[in-house]
Amino acid sequence: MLRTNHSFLSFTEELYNNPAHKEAISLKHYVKGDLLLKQDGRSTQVFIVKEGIAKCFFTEENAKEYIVEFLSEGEIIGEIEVIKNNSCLCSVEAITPLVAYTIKYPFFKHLMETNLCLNRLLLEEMAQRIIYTSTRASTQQLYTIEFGLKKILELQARQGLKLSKDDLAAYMGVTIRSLNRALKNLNTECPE
Amino acid sequence: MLRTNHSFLSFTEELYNNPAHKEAISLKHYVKGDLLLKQDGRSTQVFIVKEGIAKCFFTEENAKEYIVEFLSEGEIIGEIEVIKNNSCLCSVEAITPLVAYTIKYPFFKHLMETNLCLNRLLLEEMAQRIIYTSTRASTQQLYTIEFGLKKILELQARQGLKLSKDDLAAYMGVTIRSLNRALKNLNTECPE
DNA sequence: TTTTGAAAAGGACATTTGTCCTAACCCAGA
DNA sequence: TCTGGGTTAGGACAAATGTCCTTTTCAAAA
Repeated sequence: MLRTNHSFLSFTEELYNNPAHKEAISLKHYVKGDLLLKQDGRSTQVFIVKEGIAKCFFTEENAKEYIVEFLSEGEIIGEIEVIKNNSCLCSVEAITPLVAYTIKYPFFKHLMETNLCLNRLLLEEMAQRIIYTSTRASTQQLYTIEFGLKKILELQARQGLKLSKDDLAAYMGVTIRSLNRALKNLNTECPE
Repeated sequence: MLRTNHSFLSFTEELYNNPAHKEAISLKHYVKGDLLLKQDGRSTQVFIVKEGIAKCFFTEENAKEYIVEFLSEGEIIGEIEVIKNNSCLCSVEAITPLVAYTIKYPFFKHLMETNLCLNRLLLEEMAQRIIYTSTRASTQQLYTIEFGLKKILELQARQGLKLSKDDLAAYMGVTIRSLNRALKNLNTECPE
């Protein structure tokens, strides 16, 4: 649930350290709550997270929020938009202080057209996201909340990820009330 | 819900028509029910659909089935597996008679390492799948079955896609019973 | 320490969805 | 045409989830 990609981070840092790209790549700092992308907005850059965590989420017409994933070191943000030349699919918000490299569209497009190494990194990253997203859609649809919650709590503990209850519920696509219920059930079943 | 990609099909046909690639690319025919990929199995080729429709689905441990998408002309199958060097994420089954180009792994890998045009096509295709899959996960989680069903029926009509009730239910990630109920509700609400 | 207001948790009820089983339907073969 | 078997639809009840509102908790300010 907390995704990272260290190869992509190394690749980006090498680019950043090359003075030839000073114009196109920079390192920016964000505070918790800052929006990197706004759903339906237009972006002019892609981000690669250096430190911190961002959540990537949809806001549906009924005002409900659905969190697609949590992105951390080395994860790219805004690649879909530049590849498809679309406005933003979803919003991305820092949920911790966050440091990210930003790459301006023209340079990123240039790299996509010439750099096989970047292409490879993108393909691997996107393949991973498809695996992750489709697997999660399937299990979320086909199992109970409680079952899903147990899995998520294990993962969360293993990754040392701290989430607000609101975010946890939005990640599971359920209401806070249902989350509380499932939490209580888990505790009475396996009290420790 | 019925995905196609005509640029990818053209690209593949050009490769196929080049005699230099006779060994690596072939055209194969399948009948309804044939499995192109089997979940957790190993594949040695990627497929590009020339004609017909395949469904791409997970079988969960509780034996329930979840259909991720329906693939038609120009859609690639098995690209995740070759990119990540993984066993199959899900099963892919022809639901109509189907004709597909198959490309052997070594040649496809070679293309990925050398051909920017293929890379571009793959990036666009995978971006589209991420858009599609994550959007659907969100709406499926956050709206009622009936709302989802209405949208799907409209789409289905527009695309002229014929689905069995079983497949429709598996696509929505619900039981047949719930699907029948939603269907009946829609009819009583807007009888025509 | 006490008060108070906001946030979090939980009770009660309604709605949705799933499970299980029976009823209706539909056709191939007698 | 009638019959039997299998497939599809739907009834009845149970479980899961959402909505709405009250209670509890907690911490900041008095």
